[in-house]
Parts: sequence; C-alpha cells; structure tokens
Amino acid sequence: MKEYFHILKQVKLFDDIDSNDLNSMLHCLGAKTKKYNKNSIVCLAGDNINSIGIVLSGTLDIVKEDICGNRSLISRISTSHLFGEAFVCAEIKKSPVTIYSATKSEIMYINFKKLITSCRNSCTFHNRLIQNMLKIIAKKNLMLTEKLDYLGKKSTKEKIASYLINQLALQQKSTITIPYNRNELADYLNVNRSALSRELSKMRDEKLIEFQKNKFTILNVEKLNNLDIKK
Amino acid sequence: MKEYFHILKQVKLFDDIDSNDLNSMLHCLGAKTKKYNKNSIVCLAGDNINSIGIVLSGTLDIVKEDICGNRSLISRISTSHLFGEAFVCAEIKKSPVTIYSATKSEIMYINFKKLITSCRNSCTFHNRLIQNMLKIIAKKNLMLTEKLDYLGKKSTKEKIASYLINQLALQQKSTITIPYNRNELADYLNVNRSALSRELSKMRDEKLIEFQKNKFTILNVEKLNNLDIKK
DNA sequence: TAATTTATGTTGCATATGCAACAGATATTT
DNA sequence: AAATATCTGTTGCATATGCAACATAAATTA
Repeated sequence: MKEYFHILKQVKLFDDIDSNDLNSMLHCLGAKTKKYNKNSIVCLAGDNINSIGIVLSGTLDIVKEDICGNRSLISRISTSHLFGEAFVCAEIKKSPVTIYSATKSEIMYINFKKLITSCRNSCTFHNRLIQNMLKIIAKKNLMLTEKLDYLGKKSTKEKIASYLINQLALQQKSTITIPYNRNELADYLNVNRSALSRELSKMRDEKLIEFQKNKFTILNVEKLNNLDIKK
Repeated sequence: MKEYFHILKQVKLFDDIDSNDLNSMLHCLGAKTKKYNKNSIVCLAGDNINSIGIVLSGTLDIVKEDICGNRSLISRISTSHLFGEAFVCAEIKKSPVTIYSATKSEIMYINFKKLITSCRNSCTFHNRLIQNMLKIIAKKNLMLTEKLDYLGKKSTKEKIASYLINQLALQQKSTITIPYNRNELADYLNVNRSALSRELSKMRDEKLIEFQKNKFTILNVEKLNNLDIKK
C-alpha cells in the first residue's frame, strides 16, 4: 500500500491521521484496489453497495440515466475524492446511480460500514475518520444544494450563468477551466446540447462571457448575476 | 426541558441515547428554545450560523430567493427534523438560504459545533451523536440527489411525475398527501404555477392521475414512469 | 498526410413554458 | 351572512428550448 501514500495524504477522509497509522488502518478497513479501463463501468444502478471508493487516479462520472436514454451527469470526481459514502452512511443497499470510469483509473475500496457499525472497541483513529466523514458529506450536501440552485433556474442562460459564477468563486481566477466539454456540460446542466451552444454564443455576442473550448472568461459578473432583471 | 422529551425522543439525532442522559446532554449542548410566529423569519440568507436547529413544533421553509424575486423552495421541514446541520458540519459561516416559519413554531438550538471540535474529553454520548448525525446528513444527501433528479427533467410533466412517484414510494399508499399547495409545489419544482396547473389538468385528462387539493392518486404508474417514451 | 471520428456551432421548426390577466372556487375575517 | 382574501384553473401570447439535420473545426487514427 506504500505506493499510494502520496495520494492518500490528500484524501480528506484521512486528515489528521498519522502517516504511521495509515498502513494498519487501511488493513483494518479492508482496503483493496482495482483498476478500470477508459469508459468501463465501475458500478451499475441497482448493484449492491458495500464499500466506499477512493479515486487513486483517473476520473469518474456519476450518472443517472432513465429508460428513455436521457442522461443526467450528477457529478464528476477525480483523484483523492470519494464516492458511495452517502449510500454507505445512509445504509442504502442498492446504488441509485451508475458510475463510469471516464478515463483509465484506479480505485481503492474500503469497508467504512464496518467502521461505523461493528468495530466498537475502536481503534484510536475511528472517531477521527467519522468526524472527517461528517465534514466531507456535509460539504457534498452543500455542493448538491448549489447544483439544485443551477437546475432550479428557469432559463438555460441562467443555468449557465449561475454555474459559471459558482466556478468563478471556487477557482478564484479570471479565466476558469471547467471539467466538461459541451456535451458533458449539457448533461450536467440537464439541457440540450445544441441549445446550450446557442445560448453560449448569444452570451458571447452580448459580451457577457468569452470562451474557447472549456476555458471561460467572465466579462461582466454583474450582468450575469441579474440576467432576468433587464427585460 | 422535560416538557420537550416526548418530541426529542423522535429526533433521529438522539437515537440510542439513554433518556436519563438527555437532560445533562442538552445542557452540554447549550440547548435553548425559541418561538416564532407564522410567516416570521428564522434565519436570513447571510446571517451567521453557529448552531443547529431542531423543530419542536410547526413547519419551516428553507428558501433561496434571487434578486429578481424568483423563489425556490428547497425543502419544508416539520417537527423533530433538523436544519443547519450541514452548514455547521461543513464549517460554513454564513447561511446561503433564508428560513421562514410557515406556521407558528418552536425551535431548539444546540451547539453541535462545540461537540465536534473542542469537547475532546468527550462525554460518552458524543460519539453516538456524531454517528447519528452522519446518518442524518447522508440521508439528506440522498434526498437532495432525488430532488436533483426531479429538477433535471426536461418537461414540467416529467418533474411532476418523478416527484409523485417518489412520494408514492415514500408514503406507501395509493392516495398520497403532499405538504404543498399549488403555489408551493411550483416553487418546490421550480416551475411556473399556472404552467403547473395546466400540466396537472392535462395529466388528469390523460387518466394518469387524479387529485383534489393536495391529495393525489396515481392511476398509471407505468405510463407516468415512461412519459417521454411515447411520442 | 489522408482518412476518420469527435466536438462544436448553426438553423428551422414544433412544442413547452413563463407570464399576465381573468374567473370561479374555497377559505378566512368581519 | 357578507365581505374579503387566498387558492386554483384557464387561456392567449411571446419566447425559450428540445430536437434533428447539417456544416465546420479539431482531434485522433490509419
């Protein structure tokens, strides 16, 4: 497991855990790793869930697809981030989502459920892990609320605007890079791809934003914030 | 505090906490109660957050409003449920939402932050509380993901359908009662009220559902599930 | 380099939806 | 009961958006 330590150090779940304890802890958590090819399936909707995943490398897409082929990209996660933690902590048995490996990737699985439930005579780091997890899930909660905010907007333009403004706040630079191409951004914002392109072009014409590929520059934050006030 | 015990017993945060410990625990958590009138403000967007609220009686609306007056009803909570827990656990300083007391209500505030951070030489129930909180937040996480699912639908009709189907699963009866009137449901699903009424009427005409006021009967789950397949 | 695939932008069209205005029903207050 | 306020449904209209089809650009593969 030594080989992964430089990654595990960035994992928020292990914050304030002594590096020396890491190995025995991973053992206690039944840690196992698994590799995936590009575009392979990590977990199908309906599959049993019994562990939490940590992305050691690569990028995963958390997706919800309906029978009609509509695809909703819930989120995209990369190295050092977790998935499945809410299901395990809420004691959900079957996955409501499908997870794809968007790139070649490697994942470490840990048995966090055991840590919450059985393992009473707890190792010293158990409480630390649970507290870290609390913070991680609470933050994910806020991210979901943010996304509800985008999706709640009435127009595509406003969805784009609120997403970009949020990214601007997160990335703290004038030109932001988003992790999606147009298709993926459309799936993430749950709008039609061509309608998305249309709106982006309009917003460029109106000097609200500039972009090439997945790099966006916001020219007028004020206007972007008050899109529907001026009509 | 004795007077509230019958309510506090239903609060998931206190699951598996001995009733005898409850009083001293509430003291340790700095519990205080406060009453609110109908339609009063419990917390304004931007206010400092330093405690978690427990609804002892009444109903609260968690709302996000933008400058243009668009109102998004994130969720409505009632007796025995919590609010603010994600903000406290994620260490967010200022509330991103406004909370209204939709009815006369009474709220108990507890200092959960102290419990997570300082209070190291912890009382026996601390770990129990944190584990309970983990489960509560994880479940809220899933509820938010569910809502993302509604809002992600392209048409109003599908938003309504997925909301009703979800409620059907939760309530487990043929006629479900929803906690919203039309205006509120529109705010919750982020659609226009009159457009909502229009779609509901259409769905009734198509023999998909029946309703009077806030009671809905689903006549054809199958069709409701596959709304956009048949066109 | 050429060939092929993938990503992005554009446009026309049919439809859905926000909005405003109104009407009737229901609930609340006087 | 009467008066008032609130809730719900209906409709016309302008606009936004999904969708399909196509064009071009960019990236990938042969």
